[in-house]
Amino acid sequence: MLDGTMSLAKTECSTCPIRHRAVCARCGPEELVQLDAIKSYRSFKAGETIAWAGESLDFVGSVVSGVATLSQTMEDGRRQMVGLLLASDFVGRPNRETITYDVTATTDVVLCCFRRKPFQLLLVDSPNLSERLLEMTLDELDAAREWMLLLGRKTAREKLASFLCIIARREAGPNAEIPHDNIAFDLPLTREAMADYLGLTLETVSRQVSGLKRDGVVRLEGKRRVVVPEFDRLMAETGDEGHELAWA
Amino acid sequence: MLDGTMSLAKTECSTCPIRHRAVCARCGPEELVQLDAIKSYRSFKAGETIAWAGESLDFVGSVVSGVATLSQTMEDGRRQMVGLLLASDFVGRPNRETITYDVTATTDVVLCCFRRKPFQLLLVDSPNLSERLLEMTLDELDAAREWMLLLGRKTAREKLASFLCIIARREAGPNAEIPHDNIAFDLPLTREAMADYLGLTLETVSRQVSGLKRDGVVRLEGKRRVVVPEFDRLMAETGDEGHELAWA
DNA sequence: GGTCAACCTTGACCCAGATCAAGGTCCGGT
DNA sequence: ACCGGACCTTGATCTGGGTCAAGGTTGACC
Repeated sequence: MLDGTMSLAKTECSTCPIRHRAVCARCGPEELVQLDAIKSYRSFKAGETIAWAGESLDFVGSVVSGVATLSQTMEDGRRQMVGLLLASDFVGRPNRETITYDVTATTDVVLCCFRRKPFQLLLVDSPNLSERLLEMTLDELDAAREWMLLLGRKTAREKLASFLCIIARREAGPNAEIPHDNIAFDLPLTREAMADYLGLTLETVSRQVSGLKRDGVVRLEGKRRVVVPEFDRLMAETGDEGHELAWA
Repeated sequence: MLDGTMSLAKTECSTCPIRHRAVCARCGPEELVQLDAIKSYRSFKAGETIAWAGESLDFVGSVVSGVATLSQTMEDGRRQMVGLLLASDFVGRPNRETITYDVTATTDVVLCCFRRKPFQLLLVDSPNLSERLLEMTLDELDAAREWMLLLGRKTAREKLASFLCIIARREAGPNAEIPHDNIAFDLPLTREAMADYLGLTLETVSRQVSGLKRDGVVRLEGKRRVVVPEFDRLMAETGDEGHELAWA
């Protein structure tokens, strides 16, 4: 892993697109200098595996661009995605040598990697860094719990609608925008990867996409591009209550 | 909430049963003094609701004894448990006023509560506290991801076996013991709560328990007490690979 | 020691989503 | 422009677990 395709370009933190959302969001200039000293960029092609479960990993890092996934596989091949990493999300676990999940690039991905050992030291005496990491971890835990409700209790159609909502919110509305109508975005996953996300088979995913299309909840332009004419309409299909207070 | 049943007893941290496993595990004497100043104990009866989702919560805390659950409910009543809190587990989220999930005591529970605001301040200048909280949060995230695999991909029988394994490990073998044979423990949940944990109906849970009993994987003494004659036998039913390396 | 309520079990039947199978579409390479 | 492979769709059928229904157990409280 981590050979061949890595790009060695070094970018200024000050011009970094995820500067204000990633682990480093609240670091001051001095801390950025320290991070800069232990960072390097690595690029991965769509479909490439970034790390295998059980492998030892000497870095942690942030997704600068693209989409990566975390997933688990059972011996007989059943697969469940357990993390969807978009720009600014954090990869790896400090104080742990080996990674527990397969990490895969589903689009071309650029990672900003920090050498793990020195990063752990920085974490200890940079509260700006550790506080942000705690906050991001708590957010991920909340997301995981929403995901558990989806996996345990939602119908296939609700699962699809929920997934589209999540993607629409993070991909479309440029930055934490109020979701408007006529949102358009590209699905960052194949039908099979969506199935792994949702705990379904790829056939069921395909049927549900067709169903939502047939009922006018979404339009498709090609296989991957989705247009949502009325966001509320899509939200109503998710099974989530009250059309979500947080979007007024 | 939080009235009537609360006990006001104050216990010495030095004799606290969860002293070395909870958020405060790595705090020194000075930090304990500070925590002590903002703590109070609260007791809840089995079945009591500790907090409702959406409610504002002015404390965070640790489970001292007993079992509590976090769960989400959809408008039509479908319910999914998203957290199972045993002794030493942490409740609440610093820097967030409202709780996102229903918190319920499933057995009698004692909580060691810290007033939220001062706890947040302590977190900032006590790395021993914040590092431990980060570590616990990362552990919970890992647990949530295992749980996602269970919900998304395991069969009903595998779900039951996995649940029994989790409980056996945390309830029985006193402290992080190697699981031996003839483990016995009490289920801390009703069949209905188990169903909410596993994304099943209570009837299916009941049938699967009967199935495991019929096949000699477990014995029941009454409805709640479980005896596992061979731990490996139970593990083999979980669907998890390699009978788990970590238990040699 | 009888009653009631909470909890659990089991059976019969049904259905959402899995499985099996057969194409269709799109795109990159020659 | 054709070919091959990756990806997607749709149909037919099957089945694990849900739903509905009818008791059984247990234990707290008169």
